Amino acid sequence: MKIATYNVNSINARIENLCTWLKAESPDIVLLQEIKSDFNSFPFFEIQSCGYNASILGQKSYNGVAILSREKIKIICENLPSFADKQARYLEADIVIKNTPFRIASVYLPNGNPPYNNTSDHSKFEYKLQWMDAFISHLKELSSLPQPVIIGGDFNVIMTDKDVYDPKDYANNALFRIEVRQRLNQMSFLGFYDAFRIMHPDDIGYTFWDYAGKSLNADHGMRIDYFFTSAPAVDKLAKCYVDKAPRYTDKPSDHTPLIVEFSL
DNA sequence: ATGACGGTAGCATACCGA
Repeated sequence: MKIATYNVNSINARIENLCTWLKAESPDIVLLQEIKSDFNSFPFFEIQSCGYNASILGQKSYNGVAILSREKIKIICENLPSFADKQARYLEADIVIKNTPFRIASVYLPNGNPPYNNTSDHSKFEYKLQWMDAFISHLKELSSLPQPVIIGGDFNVIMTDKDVYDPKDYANNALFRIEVRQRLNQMSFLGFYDAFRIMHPDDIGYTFWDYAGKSLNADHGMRIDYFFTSAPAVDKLAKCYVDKAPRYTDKPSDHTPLIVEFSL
């Protein structure tokens, strides 16, 4: 059983790349972020042609998350419960694979940095902290579920020095500030474990490289996409790895897929 | 300190991103 998470940076700009990749890798489930599309402009036909059902929480121009699955998707919630959000960042579903029920969530956390033209505006960072607090409250409810829970997505948080090419340069960045790292660390206290770090305690696992300049060639990346899995899923964990190939194709996303495999 | 680059809306340029 193979699940991927992929920030595509616009589903319509990426649809050819995505379909090529889906046919090559054939994951059972794909969590997408930044689809930048509402329901009416989502490429359902193309995704179906690749063999996938699609459920989306769309938004025009910005944000937007989706779940693709070969098996039936039963949506549990759109957006975080008890958090009125104008932005489409969270989609949760039940999917049964080989008689094993999974609770799945596709997550796109806010970036939190101020606009370039107004660096004293901290409202985006405050929104990020509020979003994370609502997310953690919801995790407390998910932690009591008996079935394996798999939460994947673009968390926009660099957890440790090892997860960014230049930690000093990012000390005051909204992706690396202590406030967001402390909050993401709470996931393990609640029983959701970083699948890549479990399988690769010491490896670099970058999932993002900026489009600009030499970022990709110089490997100036960061690890900001994650799978967090509950204990029943950790027991079945077989592999977790970054698939860097899509980042080298024509018209790539600035992120590349993270993949987790379970033995059922 | 800024912009490198790319996407969207919509038609010039502003906003967003990590």
